[in-house]
Amino acid sequence: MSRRFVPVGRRILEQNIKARYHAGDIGTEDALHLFDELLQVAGRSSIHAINCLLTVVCRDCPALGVSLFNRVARSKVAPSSITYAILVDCCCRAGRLDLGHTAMGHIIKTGFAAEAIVNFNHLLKAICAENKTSYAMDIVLRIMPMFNCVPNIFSYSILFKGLCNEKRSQEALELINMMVEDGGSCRPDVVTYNTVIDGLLKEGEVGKAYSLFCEMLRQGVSPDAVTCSSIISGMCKLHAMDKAEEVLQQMLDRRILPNVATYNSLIHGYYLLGQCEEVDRIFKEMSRNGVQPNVVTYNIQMDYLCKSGRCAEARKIFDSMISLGQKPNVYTYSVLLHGYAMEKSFHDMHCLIDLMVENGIAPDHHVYNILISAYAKEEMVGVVMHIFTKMRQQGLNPDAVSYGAVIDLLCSMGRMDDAMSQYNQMITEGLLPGIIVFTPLISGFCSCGKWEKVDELFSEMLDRGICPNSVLQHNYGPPLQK
DNA sequence: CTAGGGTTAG
Repeated sequence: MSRRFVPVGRRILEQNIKARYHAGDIGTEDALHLFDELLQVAGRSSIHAINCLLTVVCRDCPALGVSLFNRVARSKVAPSSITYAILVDCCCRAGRLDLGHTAMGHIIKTGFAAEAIVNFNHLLKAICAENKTSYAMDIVLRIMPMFNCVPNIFSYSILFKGLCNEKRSQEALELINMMVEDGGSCRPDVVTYNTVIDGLLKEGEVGKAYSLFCEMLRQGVSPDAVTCSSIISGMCKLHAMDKAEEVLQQMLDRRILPNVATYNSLIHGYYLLGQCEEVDRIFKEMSRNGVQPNVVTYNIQMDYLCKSGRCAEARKIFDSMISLGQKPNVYTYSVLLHGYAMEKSFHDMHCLIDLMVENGIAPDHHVYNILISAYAKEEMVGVVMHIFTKMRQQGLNPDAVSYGAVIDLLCSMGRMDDAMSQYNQMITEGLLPGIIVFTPLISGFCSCGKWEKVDELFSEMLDRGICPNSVLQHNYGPPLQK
């Protein structure tokens, strides 16, 4: 293994790659060329440099990363555990969880399992992103220990974030308590507490969030700017601005510096209450503390303007964002798009979408849903269905909101058979219909007197744990007395 | 060379 036996040419190439990687100086194209060059002369010393190149390619084009890995596997260079970590990450980013699992199986066979925590963690993150946190939980609690791979604080944080995203913060809370009682090497840290406090607040469990915050202090874990921003955001959403300001004051007292996310929450909170003088005050405080507005700040401001019927002013902010040093993102476009939709400015909407595509930003679910509901309001079924098809062509599956808008439209036009086939389609796709789907369907069948369908849908709604709203109570009394 | 948290929208 002595360095002396590494041929000079290879060594120079490897050092060159590592240095350039560190300087952030390797693009995907360069990485591919360097990869070809290195693989021809590669030996056991080359794996570090290969990992650097794989990282670059993986970030930009995960599918290509997987094929490069296969070339490494066929060469005489043995992949390291880090190579496998990059591979699992590639598979997951490419949306190929199946390959991620295969890679993981390979890692276990190769005997890397014990040092493969990072690999498992990549996989856990991808599994949680598909809302399969129960499965991720099984991996952490049962499968990883089976391979002598001890889950670490990262594994738990990924799991907690997944649970919170699925509105299961209560379970995360129980697991935190288990971790504390266990007293082992894996204790909750500031990120763990932040994740679960935020999850509890988002589910409206303010009391439990506060208890956990106190528990965090008892355990000697100091809150940071993220902890405080989460709490402030929670208070703002409850319109409890005095409480939010109190937390801000406590932050300053504890010398925890508020950052742009903290101020954004406050700005959003005051806009929700229409208190523009307070917004101005926060902006001044922000700049006094040297915190620059970011793209989110401008999005919040534009959203307020659009919702107040002041799209033209929002557009001025949009047009000046680049010179303010902030590039509009997909949120920015949808905020403005929604504003135009409220004004029924269809021409502006289409120009904006063209601009967004031109600027390399792909329309997402929100963007399509804004379009769908705008045309649905105009009862333009043909256009709506066309957008639906186009959405699928772009590889985006319509979500419950998209279906809700389409079903609502079909029902309001009395096309109940079409509405039901959309409903069945959404069930087939594994989507959960909410009240926004059941309301138009039940009301629609009510108005054409198809009571057996009404009964059927009503029971199904109750089975799914959805409470009838006031519209349904008004249109359809009997089952409520059940 | 690989892994976790907070801000905005329909």
